[in-house]
Amino acid sequence: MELALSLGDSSKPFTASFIDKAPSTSTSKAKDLEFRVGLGINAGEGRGKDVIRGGADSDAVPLQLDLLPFTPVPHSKPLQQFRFPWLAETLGSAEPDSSAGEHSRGLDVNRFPAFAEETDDGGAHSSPNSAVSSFHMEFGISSGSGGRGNKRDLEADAERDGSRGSDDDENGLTRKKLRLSKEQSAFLEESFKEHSTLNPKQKLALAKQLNLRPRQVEVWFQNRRARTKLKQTEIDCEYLKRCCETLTEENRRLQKELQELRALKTSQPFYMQLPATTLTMCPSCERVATSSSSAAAAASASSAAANSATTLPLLAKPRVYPFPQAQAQAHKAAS
DNA sequence: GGACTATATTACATTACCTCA
DNA sequence: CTTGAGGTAATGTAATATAGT
Repeated sequence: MELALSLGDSSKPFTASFIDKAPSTSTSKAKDLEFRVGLGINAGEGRGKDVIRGGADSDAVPLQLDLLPFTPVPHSKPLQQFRFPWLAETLGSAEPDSSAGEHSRGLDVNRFPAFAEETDDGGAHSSPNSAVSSFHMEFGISSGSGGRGNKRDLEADAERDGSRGSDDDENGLTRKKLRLSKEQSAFLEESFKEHSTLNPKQKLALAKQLNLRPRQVEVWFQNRRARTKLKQTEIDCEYLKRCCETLTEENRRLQKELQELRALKTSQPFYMQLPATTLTMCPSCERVATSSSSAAAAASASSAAANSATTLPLLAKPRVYPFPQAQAQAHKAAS
């Protein structure tokens, strides 16, 4: 069961819910960004893909979105100055210019300009940055000629075009591997602890906060969920392995005990025909207790007989080995 | 109300890149 | 300098849910 904090109506398309609401929220973030949105919507066609397609249709007003870039962040911006966007919005303490800034490994390619969030809904933009202008131009071409108005396709195009447009990748043939900075990873990690999935608004806010593309945030959460699941699987596997070893050992011990009892039966038939009432089981601890009448005989019996007291409970009541995950889920559901 | 379509989201498998020993 | 392993960002695809017609 996942609890998610939602500040917007996630059921509505992002282009309508977020952009329309952004100015009305009157947060400093929205004002500082100063983005202007123009949506071209064909009459009678309300679907997102038609809107996103923008300049493809000659009679439609191209989607236009201008957003001033973020104010550069000082190199040594500490992590603690990051704010969870969805929390900051409600508190009004958002740092609109918060970003990862320079990365510990000095990979500027990670720094996607402030328009990043607009690529999520296929918006075009302009920026003095080289990567930005490159992206802008190529995006116009691809969205106009591709015929794929799909939001995800456009986003993917934007990703690829954005990579190609980076200064570090001039041939455009290689896939750029962007290493997230420690600060970005830590912030994403903290965010993941809050909730392992993001609604579109949270994703956009996080992307803006960390100066990443929304797609990057989305991918990071996908991979993070996969890692979590993999780790849990490993834990469960290890637990099962231990259970298996325990049961194997117990089985071996019981087999040995059975052999000894059989041997005892053949050597001392009279002793083994003692009435069953000489053995009693404690209802609370489920241990076998020997009665006074059989105490002397039990003392002379092999040590295997004593072991039976501890192994009987297993036979009487099968053990259940729930996964730690199942326990955690049960505990979570109960709480 | 059911069928169909479009879109969005997610899990999952895989690839590609980067770092380091 | 080369190489292989491990980590992880990114990609592709199928399944599923939801909304609109």
